[in-house]
Amino acid sequence: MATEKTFQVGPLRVRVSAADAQPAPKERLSRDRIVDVALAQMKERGYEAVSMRSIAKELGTGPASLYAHVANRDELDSLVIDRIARQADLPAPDPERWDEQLKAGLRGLLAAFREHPGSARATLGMIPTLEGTLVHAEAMMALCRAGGIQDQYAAWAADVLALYVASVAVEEDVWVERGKAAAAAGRPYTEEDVVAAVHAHFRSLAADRFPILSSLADVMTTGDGEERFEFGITLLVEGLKAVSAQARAREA
Amino acid sequence: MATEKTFQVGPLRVRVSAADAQPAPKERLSRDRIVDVALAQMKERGYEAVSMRSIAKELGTGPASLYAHVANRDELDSLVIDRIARQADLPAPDPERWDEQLKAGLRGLLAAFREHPGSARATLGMIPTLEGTLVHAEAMMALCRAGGIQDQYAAWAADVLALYVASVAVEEDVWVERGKAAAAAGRPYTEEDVVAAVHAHFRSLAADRFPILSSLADVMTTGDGEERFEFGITLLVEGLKAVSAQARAREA
DNA sequence: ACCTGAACACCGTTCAAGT
DNA sequence: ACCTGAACACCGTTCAAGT
Repeated sequence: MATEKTFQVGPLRVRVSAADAQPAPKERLSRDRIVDVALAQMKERGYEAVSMRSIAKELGTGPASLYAHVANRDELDSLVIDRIARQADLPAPDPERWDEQLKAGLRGLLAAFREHPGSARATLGMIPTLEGTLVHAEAMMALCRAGGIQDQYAAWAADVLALYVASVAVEEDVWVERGKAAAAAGRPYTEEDVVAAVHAHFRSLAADRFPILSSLADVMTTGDGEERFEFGITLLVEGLKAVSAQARAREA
Repeated sequence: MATEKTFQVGPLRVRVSAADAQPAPKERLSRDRIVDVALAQMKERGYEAVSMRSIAKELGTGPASLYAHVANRDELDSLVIDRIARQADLPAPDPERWDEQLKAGLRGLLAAFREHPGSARATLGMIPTLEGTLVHAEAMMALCRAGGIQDQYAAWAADVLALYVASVAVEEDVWVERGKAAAAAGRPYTEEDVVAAVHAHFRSLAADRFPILSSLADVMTTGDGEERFEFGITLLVEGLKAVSAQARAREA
């Protein structure tokens, strides 16, 4: 099947089989190979650039072939997210510093999403049912429990925390995509450009209609993604402590 | 230009000009008319069903025509979101109950998103620059200030709060869309079906690998969207109070 | 300046046909 | 059972041509 040809490349003699040619080696397809390619493409080019077609092409076939191994794009996304969730490593709960550990887990999740830009889009609305996402949820719950958080609050908090991390990752990706589009169109679009433009816009607002925004342009545009993310997870974790303590006080 | 024809419909004589025919009356296009249609379609059929083509069709023209009034889909989305943001009515700050007012503002925003299912997708990554979104941001900031929150925290909190509301709305829409797809395929997909399935799945998990999730299946699946949303905004608002108080204590 | 039709370069998914 | 090519019903956007 694999027709072989021999080329003379400078001083080298190179033997090439048709299977080695451009599209891909012709191995058997499998769920895992499909997910491997999807994950690799997402890592390299972001969620937007990955499609049933782009995956199929890299596997040397057409998009229809994938449907023998994967129900649809939605299921494929779940499988990819599952792999990504496994990357956030999770600490053994220590009641002394459960809150810091919780935050570390969330940072790890954000880092895993960031490694595959845009992937977090697929987690919005996803109910954790696969291995990796379950492990993450279990770990978040374990940390909450180590902190003495009531079960019901821990369960809801695990959801809210994961949702917040995902939405931050999605927002970041929107900016990245906009940057790409701007770059392709030859427009300047560094982070500083955008921040400067927003700052100027806020300052230019009518002071009678927007007294706060116009006077606080500085504060509104202060802080990079990291600082804002830290603020967000701190709000949530401190809020969780407060709500939990309030409930405990009510019961006593 | 409008060629007229006269038809006999039963006992009635009907005069129809070409402009009145099926697609739409041929008024001049405008930004506002385009946004009107986009908003109406989103309200009726959700974000997924709205496209440059569907809007153009309702206006009796082709998609290319829209580009004379709107730069691209992104800009159109901004205009739509701006209109939606105006719907959340905002209270005059009362220092006695700023926190409740803040939550009410967030509930109003969620309600506005829900009236246009999926619209919240478009807000992820959007920087508020138009009227409606600015008014909302200004109001959120005013309430935080009434609560004695430091400017920097207020600014960051306004972002986090809006992001949380949007991400809840997006998640809900994912479920709605999945429900539609399931209904179209003839599968059952009520909320109870899904909750029951998830509950069963958690219960079935290996107790040694997932001791918490498997034993807390009840608690994990308790609470509807409303209850979970309330929990989320409470975490954020209580967290904001806590962080603000901590900073004040540090400075003293 | 505004509008248009046709085309470009994409999507996810289905389906009949092949092995 | 697995794979395939071709087609279906969509996208957003561009562009030359019309008024």
